[in-house]
Amino acid sequence: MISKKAKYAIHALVKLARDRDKGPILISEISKEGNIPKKFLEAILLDLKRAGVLNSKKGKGGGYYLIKNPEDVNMADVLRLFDGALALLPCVTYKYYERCEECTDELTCGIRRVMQQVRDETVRILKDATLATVLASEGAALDNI
Amino acid sequence: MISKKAKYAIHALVKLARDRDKGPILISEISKEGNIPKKFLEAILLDLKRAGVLNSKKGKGGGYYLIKNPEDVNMADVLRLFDGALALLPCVTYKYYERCEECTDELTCGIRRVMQQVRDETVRILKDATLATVLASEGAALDNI
DNA sequence: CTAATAGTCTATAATCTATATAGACTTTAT
DNA sequence: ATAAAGTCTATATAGATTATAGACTATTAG
Repeated sequence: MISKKAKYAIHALVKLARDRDKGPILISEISKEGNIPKKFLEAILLDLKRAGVLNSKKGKGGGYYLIKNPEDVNMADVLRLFDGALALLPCVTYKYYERCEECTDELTCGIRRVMQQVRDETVRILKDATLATVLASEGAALDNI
Repeated sequence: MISKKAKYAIHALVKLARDRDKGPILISEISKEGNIPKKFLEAILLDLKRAGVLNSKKGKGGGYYLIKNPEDVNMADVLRLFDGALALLPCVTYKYYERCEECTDELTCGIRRVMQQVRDETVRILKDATLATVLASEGAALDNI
């Protein structure tokens, strides 16, 4: 399971991508629309700003807005930003690598091999899932109702 | 990331599968070999016994042993037993389903669609990974050294 | 220039869960 | 009978997640 932080972040990003021609969006609007605790959301949006995904404007008429292209923001990066590694085991991660104490020989470890497959597929799918593709798939789904 | 509990469980199971013609294996042996805290391991093995994967024998010459065929014990089931759902979001799980507060319409939610793909692939790979296939892949890896 | 708006920062509270341990108890083989 | 080995109940601990409060800063409009 991903953290609520990551989930809130994704929902906020999708909204900001959807409304990106409406100028800055208020934290409170995102918070209300998504039932996301406002103060918690503030911290999340700040993280996304520091990561260079969003920018903000203070004062009246202010709010948050996307500064990356929706095609360039993918779920893998967002999840990594908030939850760290995507892999199921520390010995299969790239940036968060840690040897497993229980493992005698990493090279032959069959468990590792399986978890590596899972990671590879997960990363592939999440890299492909950008704000643009997510929005597009929502549009496509609406057409089928 | 999976919990240590689940990781310990998998390592213990792989060992028990590997040594399944050697009669009951001591908790302490599994614990030492895998650097797994003994008392913690006890609880894990009990869970696996209750789940019908292992059985145990008390007294001298006792220990734990596999009672399922190695082909019939897969990683998906083991992970579910210890960590619950495999999916990244509660709205994409089968047994642990919970609606997401942030989501306006689950049917069109693009985030959900992506997470469902990840879940499907994850489950597919983990279902295919049984104690038998894991052991076989270790053997194959050893041959290549 | 000032009042209202809206994001920023620091600190901390409240839960929750994962991990680990202790010790008394029960069963079994010899 | 005794030693070996798993079983059970309770609890400690630590760390992470989730959430909140309140003072501070920047911006806009009039």
